[in-house]
Amino acid sequence: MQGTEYGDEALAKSMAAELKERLIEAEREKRPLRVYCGYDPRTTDLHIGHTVTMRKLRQFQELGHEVTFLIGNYTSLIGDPSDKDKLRPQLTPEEVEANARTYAEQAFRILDPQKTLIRYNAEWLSKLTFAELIRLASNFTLQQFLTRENFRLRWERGDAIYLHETFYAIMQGYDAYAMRSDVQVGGTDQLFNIITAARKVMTYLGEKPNIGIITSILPGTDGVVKMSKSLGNHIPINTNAGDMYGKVMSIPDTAMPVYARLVTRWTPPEVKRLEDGLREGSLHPRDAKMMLAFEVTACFYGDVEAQKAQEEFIRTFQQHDVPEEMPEYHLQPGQSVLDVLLAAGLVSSKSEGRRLVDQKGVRLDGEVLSDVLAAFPHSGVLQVGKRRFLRVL
RNA sequence: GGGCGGUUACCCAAGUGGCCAAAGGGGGCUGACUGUAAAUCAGCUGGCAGAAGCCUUCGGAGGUUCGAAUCCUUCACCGCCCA
Repeated sequence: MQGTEYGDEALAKSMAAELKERLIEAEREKRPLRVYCGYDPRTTDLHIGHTVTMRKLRQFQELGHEVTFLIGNYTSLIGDPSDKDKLRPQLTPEEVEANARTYAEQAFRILDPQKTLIRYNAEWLSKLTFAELIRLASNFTLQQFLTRENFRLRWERGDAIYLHETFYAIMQGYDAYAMRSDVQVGGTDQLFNIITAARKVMTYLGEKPNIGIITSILPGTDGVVKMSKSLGNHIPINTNAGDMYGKVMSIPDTAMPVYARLVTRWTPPEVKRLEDGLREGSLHPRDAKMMLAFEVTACFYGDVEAQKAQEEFIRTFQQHDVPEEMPEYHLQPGQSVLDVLLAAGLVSSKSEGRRLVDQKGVRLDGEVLSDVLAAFPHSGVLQVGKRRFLRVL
C-alpha cells in the first residue's frame, strides 16, 4: 500500500480489511479482481502525475488481476469539479475524442498492453435515461456535496455551482457499477467520488460496493502544488529522456521523498534508505536526486536512454560544457546577432533579443556577446541563457 | 423580469480625462550565488527603432474631446440582490 493516502486511519483500515476479504472471495470463485481507474481526456498529454495510479494498476496486473483503463470521454463533457475550486470549462465531444486517442499509447509505458482493457464510459453513460438519472440522484443530498471542500468554498464565496457539476460523482459511481468493479484506484481528490458516490450507487443498484485504493497526489516541479499541465509544473510522458531527466532534477530537495514513493519502482525499504541517507547526510542530495531522475527517466525511456540523459546533464549543467546534440542553424550572409536569434526562434521578438543581450544572456563559444546589431562574429555554439543551445554553421 | 456592480497585459489586481505601455503581486526570463535545484539578491517582462520617438493594447463597436483605460451610447459576457 505504498503511496496511499486516506487521510483517515479508520477508512484506511476498513478498506484494507475489505480488500483482503474480497481477495479471498475472488480466490474462492476463481476469478481475478476487476480493477479500474478512470482518466479524464482533458488534454492531449498525460504527465507523470497520472502514472501514480497507473503504477497501482500495474501492480494489480502483475498479481493477475483484470485491469481496465477507463477513458472518461463522457464525464469529460462536464469536467470533474473535484480538484478545482472553480467551474471547469466543458469540452466539446470533438476535443474529448481527439484527446482520448493519444491516451492509451502513453499509458502503455506503464501498463502491460496485453493485460489492459481499454473502455470508454460513454458506452454506458450515454444510454442512461432521465428516469434512471433521477433514481440515481435520489441517493444523494445537496448537503453531501456542500460539505465537500471544493463546493463549500465556492458556496461561501457566493460563486456559481452549476447543477450539472453534481452529476460528475454520480456518473463516476455508475461507471463503477457498469463495470462491476471490485477495486477503484484514484487520487485523494477522488475520495468522495470513489468512496461515497461509487459505493452508494453500487449498493443501491444491488452490487457489492467497490474498494477504493486512494493514492497520494504527486506535486509538480515546484514541489508543492499538484502536478498539472495548466499550472505549467508538469513533467509530460511524451517528451524525451533528456527533458524528463532535467525536469526531475529541477524539483526542490524537499520533494524527493514523495517522488521516490510515487513515481519510481523502488520498494519501501529502498525509499527508506534514500530518506535516511539524506537525513543523516551520508547521501549527497545532488546524488540522490540524480538517482531519482535516472530511475524516473528509465521507467519511461529505458536504462540506455536514461544513461545518455544523465551523461548529457552532467556535461551541460555540472561541467558547464555544451551538449553533444543541439539544433543547427546555417548562417546567412549579412546577418546580425539579433537576426540569428530571431531567425532561429530563440527569441520571439527583436526587443526580447535586445534584452537578453543586455542582460549578458547570450554567448558564442563561451564569450558574452554585447552588440546585438554587430554582424554575427563567426560560426560556433550560440548559447542563450542556461539551457538553450544552437550550433551556428 | 427589475435594481446594482463588474470585464485592465500570461494570471490576480490598482488606476475615474493628459504626468498611462498603464501601480502592486504572482508567474516567466536574465545575471549573481549554488549541488542542477530550492532559498536569497539584482535586473528585465507589448512591438518597431534604440537618441529622441513612433505604433498597438485596458471586453466588442460607435461617439464626445485638442487629448480617453478613464466620460456618453450600444452590444456581448459575468456576478450580486430583489421577483
